[in-house]
Amino acid sequence: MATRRFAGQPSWLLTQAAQHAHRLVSDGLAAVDARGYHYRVLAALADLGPASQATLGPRSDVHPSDLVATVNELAGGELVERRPDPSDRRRNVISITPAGRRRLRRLDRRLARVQDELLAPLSPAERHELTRLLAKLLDRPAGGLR
Amino acid sequence: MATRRFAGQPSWLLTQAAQHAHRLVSDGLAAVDARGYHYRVLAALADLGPASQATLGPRSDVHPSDLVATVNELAGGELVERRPDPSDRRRNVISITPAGRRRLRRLDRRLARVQDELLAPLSPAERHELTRLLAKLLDRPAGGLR
DNA sequence: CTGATATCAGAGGGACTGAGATGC
DNA sequence: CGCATCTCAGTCTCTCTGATATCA
Repeated sequence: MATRRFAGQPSWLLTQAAQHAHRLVSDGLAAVDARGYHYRVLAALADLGPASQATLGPRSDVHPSDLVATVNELAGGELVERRPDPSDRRRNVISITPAGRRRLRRLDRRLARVQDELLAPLSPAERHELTRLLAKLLDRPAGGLR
Repeated sequence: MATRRFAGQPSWLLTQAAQHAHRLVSDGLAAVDARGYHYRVLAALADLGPASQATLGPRSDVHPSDLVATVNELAGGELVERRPDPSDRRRNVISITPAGRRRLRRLDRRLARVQDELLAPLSPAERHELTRLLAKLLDRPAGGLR
């Protein structure tokens, strides 16, 4: 439907594809009452172990400012625990609870189905190639992203 | 920096790449005091010829509701003209002006450089393949996008 | 009456900014 | 003192919803 002047440009295709992906992910998470921030924080905690918010922010790619609210929400559901760090009283130590791990497994399964749905038009080889190309596109020289 | 649990997933790579692309495009357009909506509407008008907003919306992929403001802004700069359609008084006919065409050429050149910058990490063959895969990913069966 | 068109006000989510309080 | 950490309030941009007025 979009006009030929920009319909084929990579930046346009990327934003369209990302919007599609984002819709699938958001809908998938919303169906179990979660949002992207929740998943990313739970996933980062499972990989990192207990961590301060200053560490957790970059790993989950959630802005410190939004991390506060996200951890509040997760803690409200007993999915993570926030307690002060005795060795540095500026810090909180956030850790995932058993319920949080169960939740994460559920979200992981759901998101795996979303990836399949997203990639459905592509063959396995094409899926792999797309992933590789995107990773290469993002592999910025020195300084990195943001 | 993001954790391995989602850093390699296609939906994540797509949203990251799109965010990067969006930044490049927005910055490029902002440098000449334009935004994505402006470009998309000018481009669609150049391809379509004079058109009603109802036609222009889907072609430029700008929501009807936002199209009003966008056309206002473009008309304020004499880049497009909005006049009532004598054959159907519900409609406006929007047409691009000579100044609008000059503006569009400038934006086109700028965006071409942005595509190059975006795709810099990829070889020509890879760029082509990425474009092809993204287009295929978006080529949804019947019903289409949105 | 119905449906289409344009307009307007506002919601919503995601990323970010700036300022503060506290402790190193 | 400078710096790090957490928190809070609010901005910005893009997209979309819902309602209204007008006309075919």
